[in-house]
Amino acid sequence: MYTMEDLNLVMKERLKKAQMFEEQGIPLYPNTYKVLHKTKDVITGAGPKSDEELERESMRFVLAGRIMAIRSFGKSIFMHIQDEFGRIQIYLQKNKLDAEKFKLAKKFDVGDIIYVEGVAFRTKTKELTILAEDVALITKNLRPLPEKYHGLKDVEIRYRQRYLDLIVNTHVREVFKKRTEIVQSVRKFLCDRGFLEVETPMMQLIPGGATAKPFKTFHNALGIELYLRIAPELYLKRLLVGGFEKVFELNRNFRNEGISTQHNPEFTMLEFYEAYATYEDFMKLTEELFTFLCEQLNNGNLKITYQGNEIDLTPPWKRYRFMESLEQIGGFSEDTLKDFGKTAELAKSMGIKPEKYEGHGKLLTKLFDVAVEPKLIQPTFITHYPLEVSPLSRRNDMEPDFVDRFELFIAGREMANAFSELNDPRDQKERFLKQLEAKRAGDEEAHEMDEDYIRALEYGMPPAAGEGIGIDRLVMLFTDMPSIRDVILFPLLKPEK
RNA sequence: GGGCCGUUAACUCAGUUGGUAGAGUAUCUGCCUUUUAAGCAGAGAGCCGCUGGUUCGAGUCCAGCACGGCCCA
Repeated sequence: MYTMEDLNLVMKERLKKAQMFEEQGIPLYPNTYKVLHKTKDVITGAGPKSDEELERESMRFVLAGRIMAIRSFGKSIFMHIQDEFGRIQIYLQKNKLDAEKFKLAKKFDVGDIIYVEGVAFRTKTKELTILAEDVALITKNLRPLPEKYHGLKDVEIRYRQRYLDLIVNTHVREVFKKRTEIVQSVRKFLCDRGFLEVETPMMQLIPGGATAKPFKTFHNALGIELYLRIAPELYLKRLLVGGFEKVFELNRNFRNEGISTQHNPEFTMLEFYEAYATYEDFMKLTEELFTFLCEQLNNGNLKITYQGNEIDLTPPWKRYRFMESLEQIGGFSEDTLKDFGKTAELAKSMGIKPEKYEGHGKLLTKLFDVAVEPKLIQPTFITHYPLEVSPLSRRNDMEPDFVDRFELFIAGREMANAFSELNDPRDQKERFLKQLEAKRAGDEEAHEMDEDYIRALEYGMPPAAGEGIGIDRLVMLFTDMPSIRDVILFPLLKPEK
């Protein structure tokens, strides 16, 4: 229980009040009140009516909500209560309420959840209000809410105690509702096109499908180490082998890496795969997906604002080959880029120190990250990535050092990664072996060998395209939020103490 | 991992060259039947993030640590 000593004054008062209520037989946490309406019912139902109509019709509402403000007089009280959908003013008049109920209502605190039954009317200042005829305590608040005017600003508390953030900062609720709408729209888009939603293992023996450090866990009964997945990719492609031709998975991935405004250790990823399609088909599909999202979320308006930049999502989007982008956007000379030695010199001059295990392709992507990616504000596809950094992509038929792959950038951030899938088991095995070499040379993020995946490819995987889209970043884009923590309900933080 | 910034009442924030800790909101006690950042009068409320150091004296200066934010790797 609570030791009175370590509580602030307000909490002591509330506990005292709670005790007093209980002594009077007033339950603090009853669950017997039937709530028939929401604040939005009042607003849509009574809002359009004239003052005279409201008086004539006396529309009754039965509501519940959290008290967000109290303005109390001797014989009348105004309150604002808030439910999931909004706020409404309540007016309690001494001569309109049972004497005991009015006395009780006088003792309500900001933060309490209450039950109100009454009739809609408009006050002198024309605010739609419920004149209470019955009122009751539903849940007693013991901890004071943040100040009503400035609200809760402390970001640490906002993230640690998201429930408080959601109570006080209503725009935060809107962000997370929009997140849900985005996820549902993405699902609808894919389902409408015949993609089958599937669930593959989050706990994997071999963490594959991406280059990243995994989280390790342990299964007691089997006595084996398992990894939280860094990507579902290899399992989804096993399903292509199995005969499913269009599949997708939209769920959590886990990467054991740093935390930043762009990275949370667990994040939500969409991956989808289509047999007999190519990465070029998927560029078109991706443009269609974003157009669809704008229809669903933005009234079809293809222009959105992100952190002060206007972004025009009208297709077709710009396309550059990877090497082309380094020359035209990065401003590097072809001569330098084609030569490993010169590329390494250039990288060093830019403060990038090449690792022993990093080849030409890897260095080029590091240059890209610094000199090209931040400049890709408008939606841009970058195609034909170096083979070295694409261990699961199909080799380009004309240029065997490059792959049939694209990444999509918007607002200077990678939004999607897609490629025609490598389905030649011999080539795949060779690529895995290359990755093992890099691993031995010290690359902790190199891809693991997955023998069963090779075995699956040996049965024959149809040619296919696959794509991954980071949902958190997508939500950031559509909600104009600068940090990934603003679109994840409970972002990972260090323990408080 | 590095740099910069922040941490003072429940919340939002002040705090002067180092000299007894401040405001508004919230809380409590009065008054008040159409208020809305209600109002008026009064009262209470602090591990100044933590640990050390300098000093007669530290919220303030110095060092270390913790947590958070932004930027960089």
